[in-house]
Amino acid sequence: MQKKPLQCQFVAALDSIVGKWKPIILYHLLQGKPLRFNELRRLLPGITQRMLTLHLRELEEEELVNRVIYPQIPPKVEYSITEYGMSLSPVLEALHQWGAAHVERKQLKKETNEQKETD
Amino acid sequence: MQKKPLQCQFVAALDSIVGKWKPIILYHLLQGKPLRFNELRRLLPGITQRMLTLHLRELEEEELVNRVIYPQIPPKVEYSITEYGMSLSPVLEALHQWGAAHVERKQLKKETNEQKETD
DNA sequence: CATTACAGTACCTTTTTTCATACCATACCA
DNA sequence: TGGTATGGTATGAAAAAAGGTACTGTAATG
Repeated sequence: MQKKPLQCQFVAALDSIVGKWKPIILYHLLQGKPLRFNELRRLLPGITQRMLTLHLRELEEEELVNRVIYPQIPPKVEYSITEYGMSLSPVLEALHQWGAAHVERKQLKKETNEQKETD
Repeated sequence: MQKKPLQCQFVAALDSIVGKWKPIILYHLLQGKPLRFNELRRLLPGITQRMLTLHLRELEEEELVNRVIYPQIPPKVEYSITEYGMSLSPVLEALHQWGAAHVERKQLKKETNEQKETD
């Protein structure tokens, strides 16, 4: 029992989280407010409809995201974070913070290099 | 100033961390002990030399990992976490913990389903 | 003399992921 | 009557990531 103790946990976690847009989708939904398909699309400039659909389906399958269809015309579909999805909050928060620091660090380094060049 | 506030931070963070093997490599190196190329290889069953080399090079470029060559024969190359790399510790720890819970949850669900089938 | 260990590189193939378009049905608005 | 908004699907192409195999040079081991 308990084989592949380490990497599988990572792999399992990352499979659910990773994808070019998944963390950002989750981050937005973790704000609490359910979002419609096109609302999400506007929040993710550059994403195609196809990619958004695919990623949302995967997140739904992982039970991280709820999908509720309102039988209206024009259609209305709302996506929201599930209770289980909320358990990702600390992970994404940590990631987000580190990302911010990382960007800042890179920026600083770039500026330092530009300084050197003008010397 | 301060455009693309959210997703770029995520993307930047994930670019550094993501890759099929990077988180696991980092996790092992975060244990503190420097590891040789083949030591790492043994810790990552299934990885090819090529993939390990590529990922280590990328991590080195991001300054998350040190690469020290000892001019010996047979060669000895040690990889260790950098100080900057250590700042990833909380992120990976959160990820790792969530991954563990995630795997457990999946396991539980699978068992429940198998129960139903034998009823 | 052949094998193994070390830390890779080179080259090519396969798989996965992403992108770009076009298309669907319906309703509302001008 | 034509355009817009809604939430998608279908299809094929392109790009990115990963994998597979063979090969390098030196030294110690059997």
